[in-house]
Amino acid sequence: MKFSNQLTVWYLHNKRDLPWRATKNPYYIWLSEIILQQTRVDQGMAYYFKFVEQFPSIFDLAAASEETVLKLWQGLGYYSRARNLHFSAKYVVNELQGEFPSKYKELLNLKGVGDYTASAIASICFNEPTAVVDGNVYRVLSRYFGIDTPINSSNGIKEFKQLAQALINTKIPGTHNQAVMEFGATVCKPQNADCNNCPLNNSCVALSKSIIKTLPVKEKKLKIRKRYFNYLVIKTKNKTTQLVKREKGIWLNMYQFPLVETDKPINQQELIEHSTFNELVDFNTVTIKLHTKSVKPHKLSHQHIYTKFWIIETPNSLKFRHSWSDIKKYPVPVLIDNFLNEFNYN
DNA sequence: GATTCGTGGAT
DNA sequence: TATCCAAGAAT
Repeated sequence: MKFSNQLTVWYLHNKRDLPWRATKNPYYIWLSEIILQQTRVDQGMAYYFKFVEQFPSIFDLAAASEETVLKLWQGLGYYSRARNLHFSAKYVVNELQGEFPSKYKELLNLKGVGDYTASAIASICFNEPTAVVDGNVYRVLSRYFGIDTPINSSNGIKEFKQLAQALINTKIPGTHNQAVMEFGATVCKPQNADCNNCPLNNSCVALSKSIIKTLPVKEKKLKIRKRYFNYLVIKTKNKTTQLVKREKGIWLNMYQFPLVETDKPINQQELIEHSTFNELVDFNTVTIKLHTKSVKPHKLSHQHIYTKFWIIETPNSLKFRHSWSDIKKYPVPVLIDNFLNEFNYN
């Protein structure tokens, strides 16, 4: 209880003034928690405001199209969050009469809500004593108690959840949970932990052993896949182009130009021999220009995508019906959006 | 249980 | 430049 009390006192004096801390409305807490999954407060803040403004209630969110939701989510990444958010909004409205689930176990039934998010909503909104375990909690607990169990091992996940649950203040679980996370985010940081100003620096195991920098322990390194994209940017006299919806993998249900993907970089000759190219246009009647001067990888967490944008002018206007002036209405990945911002169609 | 889902800031 | 990794979840 000492651990919780000290952090809670610290929290009440040092917490940041964040918009979602002014409410206990489960819809808003849910929204903020989804936005903040694997995302820094600084990055997610603008999106929280956008969503609250455009969808003031869960009914508004449920009534929107997935495309609208994805468009608003554009740029934030991990787009399954947006698709699941929208799906779950419809579920709550249509199956639960708009009444948001109020128990940890029920919250887990929502797509996109796992152990962390269910615990956060249940504790903050409904005072249920379920401990959150996010990246901050792993770090704080591993250091304070000197635990070197890998946080991404199945044993580590169990061990830290159990410990966090044992530490929770059942009177004020929501405040307790947020206190540990806020402390991890602003004091017990990944790098340059501010141990001099730490309210727990007289009882921290890792500090006493000078092993702060070795904790938490994480096993395995992720492998980066290299991919080579060639986007076919159709240009016509009627200022139209062609967009296609992605149907699997990354950026699911978002839009892009017709894609030729290869396992290594290709030149124009290799491009026009590709079936995707020939199904789209007749190479005898088009002019092709390589827009991309130097190919820099678009770096994702698990892949580096090397992309060439090919500008293809065709006399055939009828086949391509996406007006260029409407192109900003479609949800697109940052890779495409960056191109749209630098490319002059005229 | 390992992999795959984005993007951008910090170092 | 390379690496880490952020209020994780689904497959």
